[in-house]
Amino acid sequence: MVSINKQSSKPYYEQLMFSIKEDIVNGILQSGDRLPSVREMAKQLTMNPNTVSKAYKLLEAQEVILTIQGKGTYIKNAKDTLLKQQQKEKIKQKLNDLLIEASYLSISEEEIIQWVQQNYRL
Amino acid sequence: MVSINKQSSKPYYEQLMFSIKEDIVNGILQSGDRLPSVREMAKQLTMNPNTVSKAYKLLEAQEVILTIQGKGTYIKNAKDTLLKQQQKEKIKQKLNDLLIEASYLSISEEEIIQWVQQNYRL
Amino acid sequence: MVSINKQSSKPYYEQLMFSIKEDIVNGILQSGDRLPSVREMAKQLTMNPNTVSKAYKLLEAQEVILTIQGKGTYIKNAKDTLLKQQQKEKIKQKLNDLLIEASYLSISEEEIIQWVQQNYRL
Amino acid sequence: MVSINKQSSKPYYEQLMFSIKEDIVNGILQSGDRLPSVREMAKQLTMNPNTVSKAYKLLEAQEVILTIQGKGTYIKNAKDTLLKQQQKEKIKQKLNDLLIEASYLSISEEEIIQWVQQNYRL
DNA sequence: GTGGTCTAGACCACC
DNA sequence: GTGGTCTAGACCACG
Repeated sequence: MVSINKQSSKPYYEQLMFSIKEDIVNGILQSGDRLPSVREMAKQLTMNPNTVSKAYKLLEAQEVILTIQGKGTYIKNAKDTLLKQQQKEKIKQKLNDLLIEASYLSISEEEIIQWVQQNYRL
Repeated sequence: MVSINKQSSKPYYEQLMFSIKEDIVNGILQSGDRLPSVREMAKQLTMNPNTVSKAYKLLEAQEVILTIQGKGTYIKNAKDTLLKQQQKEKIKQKLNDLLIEASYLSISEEEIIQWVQQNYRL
Repeated sequence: MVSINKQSSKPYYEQLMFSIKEDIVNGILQSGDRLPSVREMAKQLTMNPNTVSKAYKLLEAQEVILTIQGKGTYIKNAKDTLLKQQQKEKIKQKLNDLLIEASYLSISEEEIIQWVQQNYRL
Repeated sequence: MVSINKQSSKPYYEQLMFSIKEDIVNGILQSGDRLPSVREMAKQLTMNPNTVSKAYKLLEAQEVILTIQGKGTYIKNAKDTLLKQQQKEKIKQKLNDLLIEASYLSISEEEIIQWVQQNYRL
């Protein structure tokens, strides 16, 4: 399911992180599932193993996955840790920035809420 | 009103663009108002004129301001051009990305909508 | 008593070594006691015999256990050999590193000593 | 002041992180001070810029330093954030592991406390 | 086989 | 000049 858009301006490693989170939210990846190895994933996406490794490391720092030396990397339980609380705050800050941009473009509050309702998935 | 946070990890030119848009939304800057010159603005914010110039150029490309050679730069009318439509699409894409992140962190739809209602300003 | 946490990021062989030492300190294992064979231990812990073997070899190098070909492996007397002196030095170096980290985090000397007093077991 | 021991088994990037923290504790580096650029530091220590970059990134994640695109990296205030609280817990866990090792080697509680008192610096 | 560390060198964005 | 991203490829530790 994981895929990368090489035309995008977003860094590969960020796209990969995002894509994995998306799959978790959609239930495609579940707690305990094993991710493809760094090399395997790199092969699938035709990118450098170091870049995949970077994404995996960052996801581990975010407590999204767990990697065990010589064994592989696994999806973690989404427990509500302190770290996650901090990440929530960051999301809210980003949303706030978006709201400013939106109101400059005369996007109404109703339009945004409607958008949220149409695209929110859990 | 325009201000820059030199401690932030966000690039200066982006902060400046954002700050100007914010002032427009809040009515501090209005259509036809004259912005300080590049050099003047750079002096006020103690930053490099090149950086201010970059922000102005990008804002002009976004049709937010208008620069007239030898006269100065002015706030433009916020007409709903095709360009603005494209910018709207970008905002919506960003919002979509945020929603994935949010749902991964178990932030509910209601919580997001509530947040929008509390922080939206026009 | 010996147990391995397969979720831990620490290598299995290290966990096993640590666990055996812990049991010796707590008197669960005593000088002369026979350890399970490599294969038996591997079975109990559902891990690869090579990994158990590695742990045993390293413990033997540290003069913690003694392997007699065809007989089995036994807990050794904890004599204060030159080797143990070297290991002491390593511990002290590690403690020193911890102290730097601790003082960076503003953990007071008193707090550390209190911690040592609460958790030291012999 | 920063230095790396290429003979050590510890990764360079870890040694560098450690060395910088040590300098902060000793007052050699202070809040607001600018660190040598990635390339400059790499040159001084005759190591690869990527390795220095890795150390800087990790220190930034630990909120020890602040790096600004195109400007440089600076020592941060040592505020007592949630993150630091979590780091404290990790330190205490490591200390606990050391205590087990120590007691196996018959290092007495008094000896450890004495060692702490002699080597603690703030 | 797995991931972790390190190097060398390229290209880009920001100031 | 600064740091950020990405590639290619080497060597090591773990299971």
